[in-house]
Amino acid sequence: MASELIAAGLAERGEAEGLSKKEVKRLVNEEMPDRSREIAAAVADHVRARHPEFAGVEAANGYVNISFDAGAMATRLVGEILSRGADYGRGESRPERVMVEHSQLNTHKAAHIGHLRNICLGVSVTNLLAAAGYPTVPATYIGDIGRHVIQCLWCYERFHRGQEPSDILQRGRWLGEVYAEANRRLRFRKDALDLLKLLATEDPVFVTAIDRMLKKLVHRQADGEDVAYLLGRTIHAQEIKEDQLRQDDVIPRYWPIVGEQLRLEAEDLTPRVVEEGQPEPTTTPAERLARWEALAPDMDDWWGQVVGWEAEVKETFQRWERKEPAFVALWDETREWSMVELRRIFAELGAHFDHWFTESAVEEPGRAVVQDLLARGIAEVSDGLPVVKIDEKLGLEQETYRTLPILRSDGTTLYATKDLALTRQKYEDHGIDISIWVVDVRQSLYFDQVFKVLELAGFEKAAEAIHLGYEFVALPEGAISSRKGTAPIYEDIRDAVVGRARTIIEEKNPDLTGEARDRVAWQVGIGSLKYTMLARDITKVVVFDLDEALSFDGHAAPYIQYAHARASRILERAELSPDAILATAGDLAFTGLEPSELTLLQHLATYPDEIQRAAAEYRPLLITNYVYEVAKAFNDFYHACPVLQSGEPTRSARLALVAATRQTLANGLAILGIDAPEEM
RNA sequence: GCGCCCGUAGCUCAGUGGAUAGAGCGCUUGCCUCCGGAGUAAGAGGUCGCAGGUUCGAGUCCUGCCGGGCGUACCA
Repeated sequence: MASELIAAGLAERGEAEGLSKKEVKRLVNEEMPDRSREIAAAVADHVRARHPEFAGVEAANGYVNISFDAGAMATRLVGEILSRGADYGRGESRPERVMVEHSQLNTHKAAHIGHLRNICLGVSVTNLLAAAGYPTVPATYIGDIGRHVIQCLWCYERFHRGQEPSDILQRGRWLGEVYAEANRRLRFRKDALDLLKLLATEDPVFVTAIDRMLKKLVHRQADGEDVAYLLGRTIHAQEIKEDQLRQDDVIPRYWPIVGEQLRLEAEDLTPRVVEEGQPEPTTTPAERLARWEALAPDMDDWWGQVVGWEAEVKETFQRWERKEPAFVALWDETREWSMVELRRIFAELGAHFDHWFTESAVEEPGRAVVQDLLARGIAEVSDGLPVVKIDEKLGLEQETYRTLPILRSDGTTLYATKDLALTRQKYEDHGIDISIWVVDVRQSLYFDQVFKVLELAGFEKAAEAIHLGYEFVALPEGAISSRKGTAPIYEDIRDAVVGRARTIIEEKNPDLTGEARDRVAWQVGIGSLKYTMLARDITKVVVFDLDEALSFDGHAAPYIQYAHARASRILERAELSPDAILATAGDLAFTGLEPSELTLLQHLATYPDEIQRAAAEYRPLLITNYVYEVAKAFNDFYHACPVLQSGEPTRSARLALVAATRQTLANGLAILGIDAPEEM
């Protein structure tokens, strides 16, 4: 508005004549700040004259600030919060039923820190949508079949039959360990060759020592051509391929020689200078030695067996495909061991589901979808397996959706086989309008593919499917790998966090004991864990650091819980029931409000809007920020304004404000799935 | 190569096109005879990756670069 007025003014005065557009604009910009202030002042005068109901109208720096009668607003707001209680912030009912699929845990595999982010997000997004007014249908999708299950059961039958712990509660976790071992066995050759490749690429000392090492290898009757091959590959920093080796045990013979060299390098403490043009090493000599050592004990025994094991796993897969009764029975039994554990984890974290989908249940429907796609020419067999060449089908020039394999060449099912069927089922069998998948962002291309294939097959609803992709959880030392068994297990982290909370309670609140102390330790520990998972945008990678998770100071759940506990304590000491406070809410006298009271009231007032916005954006983060702001505003108020010692009518008004704050904090925390303790 | 994401204080992160860019951690200095100190007051700390553009106004939107992460046909 100001710019138009200024431009008009310039033209009127003839000052813009003969000037270029740019020069006019410069003149306009120069006048801008002053003009804005003038206009703001004029608007303020105008409003003040005509609207006496506003408590104040002021022009400031080009803005018009309008203030209201805070006391009246406060009475109305606090009354509304107290009367609506747990429903304060809840939006008007909406017609669309929303399914939220999340917490896709696997049986036969341990739940780790990475899964925790998914569960926390899924639970809070579900709560958020419900609070915004949508009927929600939470669902989970359990990975109870697939390669990981087959590998686990192969390893169990082959090496551990009858060794399972007698405690049924421990068996799920134990199975996860068996799975990790299966991976170590099956990946053994690859892990060894990967290390040799790494040494060739980033360890110049190792490469210079290659002649000496290979001379030793020759002494151990190694095949001449293999030695030459190793030499060439190492010098040129290339991958060693096992099918290029003539003598199958040449690597086991070579291994001790490699180890001697790595030990020498690890013991040499003189700092190494990276030469110009050489890649920066990603590992230290000690780490490289550790990787060698991890493989060394099993080298002689395992190396020769890996090929046979792989064949056994394939056969195990076929036993599943044939539905061999003994094998299916074993699957069923072990599956239940894991399910016991999964149900407990869900209960601990407050994840409830209306539907439990399982991969095993959609294998056959998935096969039917594949047959249908093949029959209709949407899918084709390429390189021996059914795929959908999506870009080609859509006539896209640029690679976009690429190609989706929908069944393995040996006829076993893939994740895609099952998701194709499940996606249809969700809409067709469960009467939902909106469907959300809470899954790691690394699978976004995959979901685009699945949805697009269904669209190609004429299933139009697939176009509206929402993949809520969040960034993954990494560790300070790098990516999580459940295959290597390096991922921190959920239960260990939980125990650490709850244990720490308990220690702090014992130190800070020795009066709290017994069952109450244990309960609060749980609420604070788990709450803190959830908060760290949620208080980061889903577009950001979380680097999980246990020390940080164990820190309960500052911007963290306990800060908010503490504010809630403080508020609870004040109300308790006032010896007024919630009903009694509510009864007074109609005629509270908020007079002479302190700045901290105003700030607190303003925060409380925005809660319903925060819910709507957070729900529209699927962002629990906004609620974590919000409850923190409220807790902060409450603490300011707490320090600035005495409640119990104040005289009437301030005392009653402030008590009601404390009650309203407590309610709002509890409601916000509930959306995050975090408990609000009365004491801590 | 192509696609997606990230880049804001020493570190970890907020920031809805709008006023002087904010928190926490860490560091420095204060506050418990007072409703619970898991708290609180203050201080130091910023070329919002770089360069253009749109706009009265850009950390925010657009384009191009730079740096990092992830994905990219029989893993899930």
